[in-house]
Amino acid sequence: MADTSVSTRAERSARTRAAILEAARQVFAERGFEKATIRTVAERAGCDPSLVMQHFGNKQKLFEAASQVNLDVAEVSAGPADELSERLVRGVFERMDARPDAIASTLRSMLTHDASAKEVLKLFNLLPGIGQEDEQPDEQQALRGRLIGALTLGTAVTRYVLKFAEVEQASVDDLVECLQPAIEALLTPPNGQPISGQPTRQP
Amino acid sequence: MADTSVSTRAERSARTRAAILEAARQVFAERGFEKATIRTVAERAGCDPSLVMQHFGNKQKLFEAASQVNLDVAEVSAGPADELSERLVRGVFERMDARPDAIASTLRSMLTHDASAKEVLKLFNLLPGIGQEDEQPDEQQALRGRLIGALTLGTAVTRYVLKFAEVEQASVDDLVECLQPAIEALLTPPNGQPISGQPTRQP
DNA sequence: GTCTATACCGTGATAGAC
DNA sequence: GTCTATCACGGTATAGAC
Repeated sequence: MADTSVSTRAERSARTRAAILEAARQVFAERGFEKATIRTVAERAGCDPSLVMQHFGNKQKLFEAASQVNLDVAEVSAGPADELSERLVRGVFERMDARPDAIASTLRSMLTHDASAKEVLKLFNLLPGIGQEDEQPDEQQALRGRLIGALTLGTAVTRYVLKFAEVEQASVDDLVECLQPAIEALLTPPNGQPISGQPTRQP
Repeated sequence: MADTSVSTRAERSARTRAAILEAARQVFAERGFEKATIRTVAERAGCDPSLVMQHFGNKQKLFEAASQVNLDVAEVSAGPADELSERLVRGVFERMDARPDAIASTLRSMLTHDASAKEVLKLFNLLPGIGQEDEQPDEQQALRGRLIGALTLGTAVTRYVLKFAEVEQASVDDLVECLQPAIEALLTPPNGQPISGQPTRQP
């Protein structure tokens, strides 16, 4: 039983799988879905290209496994409404910071790869749900929600993909400080009170 | 001289060239640089692929010709400082609206194609120049400038590339109305007066 | 001179042999 | 688990047709 002296087959397989996944995250993050190649992933993982296929089936499935990121915006949105904009920014960027390669993979590919675009859209559809509880959702309110998403998306793209120094090196606190008033402004229609917040609810 | 009865060679050539250019704008806008193929462009232009090469040399040069868009931010920035944020939004989106395919080409490709990324960066470097005249450009101010760019970029991406209905169908006036206060908020440091504006200049 | 047909060469995903 | 073959695709060069 010499083959169990260091590690079992299952252990070796699991380690290979993890190496592939990590390599995939890097390559997809750097090059996006289309320009990333199975060969490059395999090379960086130190294994054969065919092994990658064996573990993950095809390129698309590998991508899905590698770019998995748990934003769970429901969790982010929970809490007192008057701190919503701060929690939103903090929650989103803390979660993205935890897996920069995974989010970069999705973001980098979103404009040229349908599956990634849909993934981003899912995030979008969570974000602007805020503040649409009681008031009738008129057109401008929907637009405002989308623009909050646009600001978030633009910031994420410049931070994780384009890597503009100022945005990349900023702390989450910095981002919160700068973005929070802007999001408040987007939440507030010209006429008066913010569309979210709890002005209609008395203690 | 029967060959001049309908059109000269030069005229035919020019029309073919224009057809190629228009087809290229569409294809690049729809698919981005890498997924767009010379063959598809030629097909849509109703000519042979080699003809495309003859007119434009190579794919990259064709792309440059097709995605040319004149933002000329210097022009946009000129004027009284207290209306800057409005003029910024209006100027940028009016110019982009004039050539949606061209701007979409650049935007769609910016995350996977170096030349497009540089093009976008050029636009970025113009935008946040605002308000950096007299005050020492501290870090946070630089970040704020970039975030204005991020908001603009995110909005443009959702309008021209991802085509989210609310953002795509909004008029420039709608965008101005919603974005202007957000940009003001980004221009304003927490301590006090906005970093642009003309508080230091007396009449 | 303007356009077309075809060939070349590299690349990448995937399947099947070892 | 690995190596090799297959197949399709796309950018580009060349040769010739009108």
